[in-house]
Amino acid sequence: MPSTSFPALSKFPLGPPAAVCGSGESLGPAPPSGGSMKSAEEEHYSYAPSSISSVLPPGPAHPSLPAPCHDLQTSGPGMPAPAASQPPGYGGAVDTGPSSYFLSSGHIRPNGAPALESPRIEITSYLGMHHSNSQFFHDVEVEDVLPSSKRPSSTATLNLPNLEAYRDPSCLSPASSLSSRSCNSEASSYESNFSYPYASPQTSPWQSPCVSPKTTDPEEAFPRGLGACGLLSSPRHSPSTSPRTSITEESWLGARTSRPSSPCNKRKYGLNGRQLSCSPHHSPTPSPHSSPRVSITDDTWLGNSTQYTSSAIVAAINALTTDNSLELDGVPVKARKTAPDHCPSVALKVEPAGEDLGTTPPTAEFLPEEFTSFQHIRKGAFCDQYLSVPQHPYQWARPRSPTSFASPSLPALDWQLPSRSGPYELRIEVQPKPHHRAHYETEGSRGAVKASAGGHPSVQLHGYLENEPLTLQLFIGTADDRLLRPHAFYQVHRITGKTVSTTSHEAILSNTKVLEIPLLPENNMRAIVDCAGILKLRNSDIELRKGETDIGRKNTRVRLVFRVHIPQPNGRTLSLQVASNPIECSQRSAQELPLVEKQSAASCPVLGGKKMVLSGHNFLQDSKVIFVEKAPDGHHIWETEAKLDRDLCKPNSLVVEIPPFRNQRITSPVQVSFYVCNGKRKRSQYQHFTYLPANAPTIKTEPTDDYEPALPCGPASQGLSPLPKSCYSQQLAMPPDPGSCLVPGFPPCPQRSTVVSPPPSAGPKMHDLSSTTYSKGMASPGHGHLGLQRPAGGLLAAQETPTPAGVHAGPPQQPPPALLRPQVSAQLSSHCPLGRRPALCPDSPSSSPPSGPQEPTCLQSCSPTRPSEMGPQQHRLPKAPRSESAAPRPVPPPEVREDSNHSLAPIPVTVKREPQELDQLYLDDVNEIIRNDLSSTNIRS
DNA sequence: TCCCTGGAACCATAT
DNA sequence: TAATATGGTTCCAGG
Repeated sequence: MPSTSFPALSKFPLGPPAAVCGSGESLGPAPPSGGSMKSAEEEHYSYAPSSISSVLPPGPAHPSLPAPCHDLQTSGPGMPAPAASQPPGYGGAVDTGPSSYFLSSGHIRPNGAPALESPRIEITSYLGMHHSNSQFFHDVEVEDVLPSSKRPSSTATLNLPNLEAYRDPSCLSPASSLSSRSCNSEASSYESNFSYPYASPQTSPWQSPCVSPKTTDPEEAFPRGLGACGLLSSPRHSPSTSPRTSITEESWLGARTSRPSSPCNKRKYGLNGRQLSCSPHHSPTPSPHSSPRVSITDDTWLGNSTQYTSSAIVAAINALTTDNSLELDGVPVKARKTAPDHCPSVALKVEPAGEDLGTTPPTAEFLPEEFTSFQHIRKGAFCDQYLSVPQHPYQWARPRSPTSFASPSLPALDWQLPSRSGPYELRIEVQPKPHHRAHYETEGSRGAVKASAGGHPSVQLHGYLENEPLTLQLFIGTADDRLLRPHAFYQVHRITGKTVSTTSHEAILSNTKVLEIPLLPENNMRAIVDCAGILKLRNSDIELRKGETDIGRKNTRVRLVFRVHIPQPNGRTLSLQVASNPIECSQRSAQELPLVEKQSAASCPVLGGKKMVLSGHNFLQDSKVIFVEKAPDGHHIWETEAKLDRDLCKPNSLVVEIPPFRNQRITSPVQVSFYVCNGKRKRSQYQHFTYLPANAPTIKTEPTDDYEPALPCGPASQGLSPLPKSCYSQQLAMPPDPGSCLVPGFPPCPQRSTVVSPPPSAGPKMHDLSSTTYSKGMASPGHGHLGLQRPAGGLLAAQETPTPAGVHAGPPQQPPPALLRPQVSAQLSSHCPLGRRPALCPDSPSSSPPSGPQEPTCLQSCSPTRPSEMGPQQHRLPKAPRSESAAPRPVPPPEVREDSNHSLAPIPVTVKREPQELDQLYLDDVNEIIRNDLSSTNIRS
């Protein structure tokens, strides 16, 4: 029990927590009692995913990441890598079925049901990464992209699994309704029909078996839209139009009325209380087909990720997405209408003021040939094939802004980009408030997102010395542990009015509304974002979209994602991206869920006893602070309630006594998590915390029960993204199956194999990244992390500074960049498992200086040596169990830890695991065991 | 009058 | 299966 307080040892530097990741996610409500171990199942509830997300570690992007990124994207664990690139084994695995993929038994029960049921938000992994294309992020070469020859061809050849209409009545997924669909919604949704052609892999046979507890539909597993999911794919209105469409033109175009004055906007109920639906087509009844969406619980998430579709599909998708053309698909019909004949990936909205309307093709900004090809591609290749949208009365204006973000060559919104590269750094100078109630279409605007200290968020591009103004793009991104991508249920909403000083302009990219704000040299390339509100789309509408795999319920956390595209002398465009700290957009959540913004300590010796002050919101007199240690798979290995100094508890602060760690003999920092609990289901996101060895590191660890994951990176770490790196790395490092995947990179094991990350050595430069590398998914021996295949690109950038995004709490200290930067780390991050976005760009510390300290969490975990980590699936990957227990593996050369804290001293510890230990863990899942082993392995390292 | 906000009712879904 | 808890969405009212 925590009760015992030991004198805190100060001898150990409190540096940033070791890289552990884990934390995460959804843990079940912690029992008050301390120190007990629980099974994952017990816990839970967590809304986890969401929470998870929040925390992405902000890491500054690492320039070098590139290569890995690609891999990630393409092949991330759940993600299918492009066919070509995938290693044989990998592909095979994939094909086989998701199930086999990453999810280890743990996630899916024999019967196919998810191992754990929890109310958590299930988020499916998404393909964002499809872009196998080279351009990962920045340095996109326009030329390369543009050439129509290429695209078209690819397009033509690709048979998208699901380009079919978004809504196929027959395909309505029951699942979709699960989350929040109301009758009405259904009706409306159905009628509205989001039918855009969606190129989603959904249909693919590979869909993951993972099913959310409630839904078993295979379909669900779909990765979110291809490209960025067509989030908004707007519902197509059925002939019989439903009274209201969730996504109205207004909303998309900005023309929306504040409140639905007309009855049409409101839901109507029939006698039975259901909304009357006019549409003849849709029957409210779920189609036999399972819904495309697979719910991914925290638990399942990993597994889900696995479920990726075939590489071929992916490749196809990538091609498409890259082009952006597909993106339109997701756009709500209305939105699409607005786009006149084109299928531009980017639709610009006409400025109210009479900006130049769109008659003008977006060409201006492109080179003639580019534009031409662009158009060619779009119209010819994609649009024509898939979209047949009536012209919309609205005209689209072409972007005024200098930059040609509209360029087709720009990276898709779901691509992970670094926040800095070379001399440039895109940074969020002022973070948004952690809470911002989003408004529904049926409501009036709720104003622009504000900063905690008043005012509004601000973003600045550093290092840009040119005189040319640029355009800052802003869209609403996810805040879960997975890779950053456009949020399916939220859209940025342009705020105008007297109080808004910043001019902005709306565009639609990949079905995602993007606010474009000028970055002017005269303002030091700084923009105050006082023109961005957040629009909530009805869950039912979005979930019904074909291909949409995310669920809206409890998926109420978002991040503001900023991007800037900087033209380079060589003709290329450097794209940088930074995401804000998570923002809770639900009224209820904002009012009820405890939120930890800061924590006075990030680490403490295992003896505990130290006082830690938590500041945040919604703390109650009876709030509890639960410390949790998670296994890589997310299971709780240890859980204990910390003592609170009730007298000092205030709504905005809590004083807790750090409980002693369960294992006083750890030889290396162990990362754990804690959260504030106000009751069942009312828990804060996980915050990272690191226990430091009480003594000098011992050489040998006890084989015993102690599960000492030095790096507990639970997959879960959802919330804590910060650590991800380490986690991944860890996980990655270990082959899922010794037997199967011994060789990093190629192993039969789908998961890991795929991923190999490029050598760390890879230059930091993004440009350098070659897509090929990714595609291959080869891991460099050295670092091979595996990669997370996931595209998440975030990787790249993010990695640099891991900060627990979500966790604002992190100690202010930022990890020394240097430490983080190490190639390894970068790579690792890049590798981060798909699902988890940990490392991704998210809030890179840099991005959010103000916000807070971010902890350099991952440091330790990322051991360079571990190179081969993979992580495709993040946590889930069944790591190869290198069962160390059975036979102690050869100890890798002592690795040097990156931990900030630790001086890079090699740690020669060999951990030997007893098989017995396993018993203690969840034996039911072999994979889990493996994971454990992995963690232990990490320890060794 | 419109935009923002805060609060809360209503209801479907989850436990 | 019923009851209750949760959470999403819609409405109302005030500044």
